[in-house]
Amino acid sequence: MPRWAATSEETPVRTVVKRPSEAKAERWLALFHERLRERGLKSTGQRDDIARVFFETRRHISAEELYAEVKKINPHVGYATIYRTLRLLKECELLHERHFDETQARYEVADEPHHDHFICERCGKIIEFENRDLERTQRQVARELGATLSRRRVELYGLCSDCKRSPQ
Amino acid sequence: MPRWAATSEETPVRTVVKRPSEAKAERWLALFHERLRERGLKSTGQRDDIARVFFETRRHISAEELYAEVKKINPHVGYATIYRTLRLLKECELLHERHFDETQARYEVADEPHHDHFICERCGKIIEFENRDLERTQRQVARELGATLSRRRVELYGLCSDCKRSPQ
DNA sequence: TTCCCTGCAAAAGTTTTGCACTACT
DNA sequence: AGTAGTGCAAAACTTTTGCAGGGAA
Repeated sequence: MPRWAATSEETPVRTVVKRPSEAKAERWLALFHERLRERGLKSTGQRDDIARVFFETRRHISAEELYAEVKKINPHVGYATIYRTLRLLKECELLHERHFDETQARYEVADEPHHDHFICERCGKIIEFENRDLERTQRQVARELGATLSRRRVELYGLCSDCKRSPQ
Repeated sequence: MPRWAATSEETPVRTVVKRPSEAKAERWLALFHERLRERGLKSTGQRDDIARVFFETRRHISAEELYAEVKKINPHVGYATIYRTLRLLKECELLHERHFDETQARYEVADEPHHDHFICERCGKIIEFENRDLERTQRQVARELGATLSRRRVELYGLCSDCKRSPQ
């Protein structure tokens, strides 16, 4: 058996589950202000409210959910502003838009580094993970296709460990 | 240099570009009839027209595009029937629904084996490919997460080889 | 003061549904 | 004949846009 083939037992765990970043909302907000200024755009109360809720959220939020959350702290805000601010955050490269299996989009903080998603089909939980092997293989695929890779998306669907354990 | 590191030159190409399957539309249609019969549902002219166009299509078609194509051979058909038939084909496991970067869904024949997609950001071309390494790594990730994998989705975005070559 | 931004409402785009009628089996 | 399927139109749902008024720089 060649030496490299023995690695399946020695290989350390390569999949790192991403923890939601703690209490950095204010830093992201500052970054948002900076990007707005660079573009000659304005900071406003509504944009701050929306962006703060978005940055504080620990999950992949939909526009509808974001609207509901923002309404709690600023009942005056409209849907249009939610969507316009989401688009703005995307243009400022602070937000990623995702289309999992649904019609509606979900949004997450454009936190580096790149990561992928595992979506539990029973409880709906979304686990973010990083795996270098996966990324390396993807680059290899692009190379073999003669293509240039600019971004990639991996979504795994199945039963998470909690749902596997619990009966039914 | 350790021996395993030399594999980058020896490794055979692992990425196989999937060719659209030729002239199997009638076989798929027969399969559709069979699944309908099993479920006590009816075969109709509209369902056949829609399914035939869908099975003959070599690309990832949207409901809108499918509607336009079907209209050409059967101008009487309605949007509702398009969507109802798409849902039916999905329930019969003959169709996969995809949400690439858009709001609207695209549909493809549920052809085995599993394959993934490269989407060219300039010309919009969608290349289907298979890569065993990628699949193996994905199963490994699920194992490390303690999860059961039921399905997976990989989408790579970038410039295809044609667009890389052509100027502008 | 100058634009940019906001809310509202309406529109646009995608998908689903109610209902009376049609047509498979 | 009985039941599932169809077309149309309307509704539902998500996202975008026009416009008149409001507010940040």
